[in-house]
Order: sequence, then structure tokens, then C-alpha cells
Amino acid sequence: MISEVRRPARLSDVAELAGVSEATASRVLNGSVGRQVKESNRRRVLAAAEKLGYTTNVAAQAIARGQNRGVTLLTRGVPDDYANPIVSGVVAAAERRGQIITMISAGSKADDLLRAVQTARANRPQVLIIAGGRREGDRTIPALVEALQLYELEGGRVVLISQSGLPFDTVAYENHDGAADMATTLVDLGYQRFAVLAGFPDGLTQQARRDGFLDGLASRGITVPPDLVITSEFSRDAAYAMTGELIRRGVSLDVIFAVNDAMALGALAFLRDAGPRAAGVAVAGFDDIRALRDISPSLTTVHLPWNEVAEQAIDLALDEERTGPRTRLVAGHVVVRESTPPRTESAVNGRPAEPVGASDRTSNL
Amino acid sequence: MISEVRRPARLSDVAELAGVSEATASRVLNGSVGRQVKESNRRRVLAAAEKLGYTTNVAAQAIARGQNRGVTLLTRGVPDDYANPIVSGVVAAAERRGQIITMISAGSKADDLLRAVQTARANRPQVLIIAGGRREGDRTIPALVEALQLYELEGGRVVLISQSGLPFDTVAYENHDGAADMATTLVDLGYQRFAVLAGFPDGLTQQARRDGFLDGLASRGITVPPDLVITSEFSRDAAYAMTGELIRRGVSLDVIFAVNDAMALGALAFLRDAGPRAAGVAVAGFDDIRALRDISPSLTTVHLPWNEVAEQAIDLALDEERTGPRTRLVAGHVVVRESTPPRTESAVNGRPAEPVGASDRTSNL
DNA sequence: CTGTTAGCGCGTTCAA
DNA sequence: TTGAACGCGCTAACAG
Repeated sequence: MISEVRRPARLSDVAELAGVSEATASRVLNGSVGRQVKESNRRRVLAAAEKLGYTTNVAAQAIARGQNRGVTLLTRGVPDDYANPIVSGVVAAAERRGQIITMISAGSKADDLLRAVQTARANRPQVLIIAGGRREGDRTIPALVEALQLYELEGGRVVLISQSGLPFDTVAYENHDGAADMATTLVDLGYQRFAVLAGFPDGLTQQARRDGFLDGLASRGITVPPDLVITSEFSRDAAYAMTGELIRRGVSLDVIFAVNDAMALGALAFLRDAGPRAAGVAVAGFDDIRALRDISPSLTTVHLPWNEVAEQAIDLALDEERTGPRTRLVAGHVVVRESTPPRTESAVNGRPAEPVGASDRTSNL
Repeated sequence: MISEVRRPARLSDVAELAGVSEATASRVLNGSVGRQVKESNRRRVLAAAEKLGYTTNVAAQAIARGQNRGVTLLTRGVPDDYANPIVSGVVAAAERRGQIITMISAGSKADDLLRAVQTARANRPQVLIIAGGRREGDRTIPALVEALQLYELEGGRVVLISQSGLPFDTVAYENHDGAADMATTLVDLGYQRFAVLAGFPDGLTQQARRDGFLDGLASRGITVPPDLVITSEFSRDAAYAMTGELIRRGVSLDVIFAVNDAMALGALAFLRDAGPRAAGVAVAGFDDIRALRDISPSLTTVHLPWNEVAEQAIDLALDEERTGPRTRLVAGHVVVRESTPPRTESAVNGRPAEPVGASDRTSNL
């Protein structure tokens, strides 16, 4: 079935068939600026290319030009069960501008990111967008920064999406303040006894959200016992397990704040499965990911405008006249839904008040 | 802030600094087979590369070798709110084998796929995996097949994930039979009056599932009125709207079968929002995507082993000794959960029986 | 084990 | 408006 392997059509094949020089063929097929090719030749070249099934060899192009066009998006970790709003946002935003983006998914181990950056750099893309937070004390950060700086020195452009602090264009969002707002909002709703599912202790994003939440509570004179600020992997399943432990320990609790929605979902799932003995515990999250909009009870969370985050990133990436590292800070806001019903004085220690209803569901994003 | 643009370090720079020839440097840095380089030289080259921040220029490599290593995954449409199990599966499977895969997301318009294939082909990857179904009567299919055949002629490898029928390696799953099983399962549970949210009429996957379901019902002597086989976009929101129309029309209904889980979710959401007037309508889906495992009621659906689908695809992709197009058929199976409680005779026309409980939730994938 | 040589396919001068 | 010639960074074949 497999016939002889044939060589892909080259530019010279096209040129020959069209009866023009390679240079001319190049001008019509991949010409950068104003076409200075006679119309008749132009057509002959196009026809020849079509006939031969010619496709530009971007590798050769890249090598001749010294750089690849295009933007590469680097993600951390294998895509999980819930769509990564950053990834989908960036892809969509790029598509809106006629850009096709290439994605590379780095593993989640410490030096995987560094390796992925090398892989990406090997492709010499114009822009490298890196999505995802980093960890405190990550030994590979210096090497990473060095590699990226080298890359910029070589004419590449780096855009980071997550928290700021590195000397590159960055789109950051308000992790600390969003979480603080969530804290005061919950206090205003009548909650008094808190637990925090804090994710990994060294994740900068999680840290900021955890600290923001605790700071917000502190501003209302509330402190959370250290043993109720719980460390774990930041996944739905880990949160499910951690919530289980909390309940089994018999901790007296009004509400659990999880540093992201996936974890909040895990908490919610455990509470539901646990039935009566866990009744009356509310849950709040962070991110407002779309996949969770049909969860019942609907999730109180900090909404982040992912589309705007993505737009800003592409903006930074495609902006030609850059003079130095810029940071764009994107704000979030608390959205109160059913998972944290208002808690009246009388309801303390008892069941939660009635759900507030799904009225705000459409405001979700 | 931006200093002079510097040229990336080349192999020759490394060679010079190490005091060896380019060939030797090449052998230690990118050498394919058994290293035949003296240890001392080897170390010097490595040190020089490190010092210069050298990264292989894959473009140059590709051009010198005539082909790029690596596999490219082509997806249809911008990633949506629910993680695409094919994409995450393939990425994870590739990672397990130490392969980094490059993703390109094609737009959802008719000729976007063709354009994306050209883009991918321009990169001359070894393997091209294309995920996603095609449409009946798609005018671009012949051109697509031609482009892909050319690509294979040129030494590339194509793997399709979805339904079979095209002359390339394919991983397909049992859309028709899975849906038929679902139909008979629902009949056995006591359901009698059906509606089908069928997605686009020209989507081959949706077609197969719709027809499979109707065939399954027919085998039990049940037919569905044509106006209850509903055509729409295959999204959660479209399904939400279509379900609304169904209910407003006052159709008498036991159960809605949606050709995928996202649509089933939309149906479920409408029924929940509609309250009492829609009580007693059950819902079943197809795909068993993980993101929905915490939905309540849990969703009866046709489970597809996505990890196996992905593994098979990577298998086909990486298998050297191929002689001709092969098809791997992956089976699914019905998983009954809470969204379709058993319906006793007496319950017909009334409320559904009690949910069966969450006992099978852990069996989800 | 190592260096020399000759391309790979394309963009881009520079003349014509 | 066109073509000839050169070079991009790297690998492969061959000779040493």
C-alpha cells in the first residue's frame, strides 16, 4: 500500500514547472511585501504550486530568515479534566487575529518547564507565551530566566501569564486582593469559622490567594487556626480527600475556601457524598471556570475575566513597539452564588439558610 | 532596556569554543546513534554549549535531515469549556513515551481544517494526528484526503481519531452500537417516550449516535416521532435551548438522549431550572467526560475509554513497521447513573423513582 | 574517533 | 520586473 517515498515538492520544482526562477516563485508564494511580479507569472507560479501540492517548508524558511514567525504557547502540566481557561482563551484570541498558535505542554515536574522552554526555543518562534504559576524556591527559576533572557536577546519575545515578578512582559491577576474580597464577603454573609484548602505551600499563586484570604479575615478580626489551613495537591481529588479529613476530625466549621475552583468542587463533592453529618458547611472557590457553571449548588467564587487575560497576553505578544518589560494587572471580582447562602445569627451551628436561587447564574462570565 | 539583538549561538560557535569540528559538536549534541566521541571532547563540547546557551536550531536540523522529528496534533475548533478528552489523552500518552507533541487548533469553519493541515504539513512533522469528526458532504474532504495522501507519500504518517472511512490509520469508537446499547438499556429501565438531541445533521459522529439510538429503540419496537429528533449545534447552550422548546411545546416525554455529554448537561440544566413543570424527565448522554462526574444527578452515559483511544493513536503513530492503513475500533459501554432512575410502570406519567444513589460514581473512568 | 565536504530548501541581496 | 549567487545552521558521507 505504501508506495515509494517521494520527495516533497520544493520551491525549485514549482519554479521550474512555471518556467520562472526560484526567486520569482519565492516572491509570489511567500513574498513579504508589495508584489512586484508580473500578473501572468504570478498565475503560472500559483498554478504550478497547486498542481505539485507545494507547501512552504517553514524550516527552510525559518533558517533563511533567521526566525520563525508564529507564537508558541507553553502550558504547565498535562491538560486536566477541566478546560484550562488560559489555554482556550489564548487560542481563541490568537485565532481572532488570524494567528495560529502552537502549543507545547510541559510536564509538571520541576525541570520539565526548563526543558520545554528549550524545546520551544529550538523552534525559534517570534513569541513565547508561558502560562502557569511558578513555585517558591524553584531551583530551576534562575536557569529559566537566563534561558528566556537569552531568547529575548536573540530577538524573541516572552510573555508570562500568571503572577508578576520576573523581568518579562506579564499578565497577572489579583490573587491576593480577590481572595481578600472573598474573605470579607463571606464574613458579611455571616460566616465565622473558616478552613482553607491552600494547595501546595510553595505555589506562588496559591500562596497569594491563601494569604489574601487570611489577610481579609484578619481585617475583620478573624484568624484561622493553622491546622485549618490545609496543604495538598491542588486538584479536585486532593480537595475531596482533605475535606473528608476535616469532617472526620469533627472540626466545627462554617465554610471552606479553596484556592481554586477544582478544589472547591472536590470539597463540594465530599460534602454532598457525606450527607447530613457535613450539612451546613459552605464552600467558596477561585477562578470561576465555565465547566462548573452547572454544578449544584452553584459555586461562589472569584471571577477572573479569562478572555481579557488572554487578550492582554496576545496584545503584549504582538505589540511591535515594546521598550521594556510591562505588566498588565487584571482584576477579578467576587460572585456570590448558592454554595455560600447568607448565614443568619440564628443559623449558626445549624443548617444553612435557603439557597439564594440561581438568579445570578447568567452573570457567570 | 532592550539591548542589541544578538545572534543565537550556533553549532559552529560551540565547536570553536570547544576546539573541535562542527561535526564532532553535532555528534555529541544531537547525535542520533551510538556516541563515538572521546569523553574529553564530549565534555568540552557540553561545557561550551552550556556556556553559550546553545539550543539546537530544529529548523536547520529538519532541513538537513529532510524531516522533522515529532508528532503534531491537530484539533478541531477552539477548546471549549469542557476539556477535550482526546487532546488531554494524547498529550499524556505522548508524554509517557517521552514525546513532546505540538498542537495546532484549527478553526471550526469548513476549510479551516484544510488550512491547518497545510500549516502542519509546512512543519514537516513525522506524524500528524487529527482529532475530531468530519461532516457529511464536506466539500473540503477530497482536498484534505489529497493533501494527506501527498503528505504520506512524502514520508509522513497520518492518524485519524474519530470515525473510520478514510484511507489512513484510524482510531474509531463505537458510536452506533454504543448508542444502540443505550437505547435498549433505557427501554429496560422502563422508559418509553424518547426525544433525541441530535446535534448537527451532517456530523458523522452525531449521525452514527443518533441512528444507533433510533435503531436500538426500533429493535424494541419503539419509534421516535421525527419532530422529537432535534437538530442543533452540539453545545451545552444549544441543548439547553432545545430542551426548553421541547418542554414549552408540552411534549410528553420520559427521557432525553443527547448525542454527547455537553448537550446532556445542557438538557439537565434546563430541566433543573425549569423546576416542577419539567419534573420526571430523565437524561442520558454520550462520552462520559470526567469534568461532569460531580454533576448532580450524575449522568447516565456511554463511557468511552479515552485513555485507550489516545494510547492506540500514539501506538499507530509511532509504529515503524506499518504496511497499510489500519483501523482500531474502541468499544464503549453504557453506565447507568442517577439521571435515568429505573422507571416502574406505576411511575409512568409521574415523578421518577428515587435516584439509585451514588454507588457507581467511583466507577466513572 | 575526527575533520572535510557537500548539500538540505528557501530568502535575499545585487545586477541586469 | 527578473534571475544568479550566496548564505542561513545543521547533518551525512566519506576520508583520514
